Amino acid sequence: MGLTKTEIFTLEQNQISSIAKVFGHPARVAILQHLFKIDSCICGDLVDEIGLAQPTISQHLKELKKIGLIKGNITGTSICYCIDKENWTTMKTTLTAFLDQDLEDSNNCC
Amino acid sequence: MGLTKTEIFTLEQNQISSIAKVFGHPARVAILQHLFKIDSCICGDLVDEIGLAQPTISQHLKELKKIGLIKGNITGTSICYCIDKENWTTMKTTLTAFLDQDLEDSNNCC
DNA sequence: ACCTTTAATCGTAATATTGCAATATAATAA
DNA sequence: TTATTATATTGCAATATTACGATTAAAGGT
Repeated sequence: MGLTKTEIFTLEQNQISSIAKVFGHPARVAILQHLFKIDSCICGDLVDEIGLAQPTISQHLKELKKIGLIKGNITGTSICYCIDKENWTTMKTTLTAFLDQDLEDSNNCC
Repeated sequence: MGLTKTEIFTLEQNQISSIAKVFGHPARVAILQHLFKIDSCICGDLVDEIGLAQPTISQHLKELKKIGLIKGNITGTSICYCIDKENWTTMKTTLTAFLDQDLEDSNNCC
């Protein structure tokens, strides 16, 4: 096994978990925070900023790119990464809807 | 390897990723959604509701319990699970702060 | 006491993730 | 053309996750 049974879940459930999975590693959280902090985008400074090897950072960037949260621009030999604001907003809407479930009345028996 | 280097990240980054990791599986998302939907809590109906074996559901419940998002009450032979509203709110605050980073001005060069 | 029900735990197989060294690729500089 | 610089890819070892059958534990019912 080790394989998630995605087929038995709704599209929404799979979308939420896919997004959350990407946030499920501190390095990726750190990368996103850094990209937000440095207004203009930054490339391999991430390797220095975060204490992981270059291939590891590259791998994390790939996952962030795959889900569409960041995008990269080639500038000379380096690559300039930054947050994809539009997709970030869409993602936030999906995730917030999930997080705000508790707003709908509901009691608690425990 | 396969081991996350938590020590090089901030407490906040590790907290965010820990929460997100729990949401990173559709079964756990489904369980939480169901617990919200069914006002009063529900126990092993989750096994029927979601299409996974009982030990698997039990394992997912354990992770949700570990991070404090749900709690269980023993009622006879069955156990009644429900959302821990207080912890849910705290979690939401942490996660929302991360998701709302884009609100702080910031330009985009890509 | 004995069975039934419900849920947790154990053990294990299959797969995924993390991290990095080594290497490849691509663009610029000399 | 030959370096140099920056990033991606490959290959691999260590560990984690997912899933489930078998078993155990706990509570009630008969």
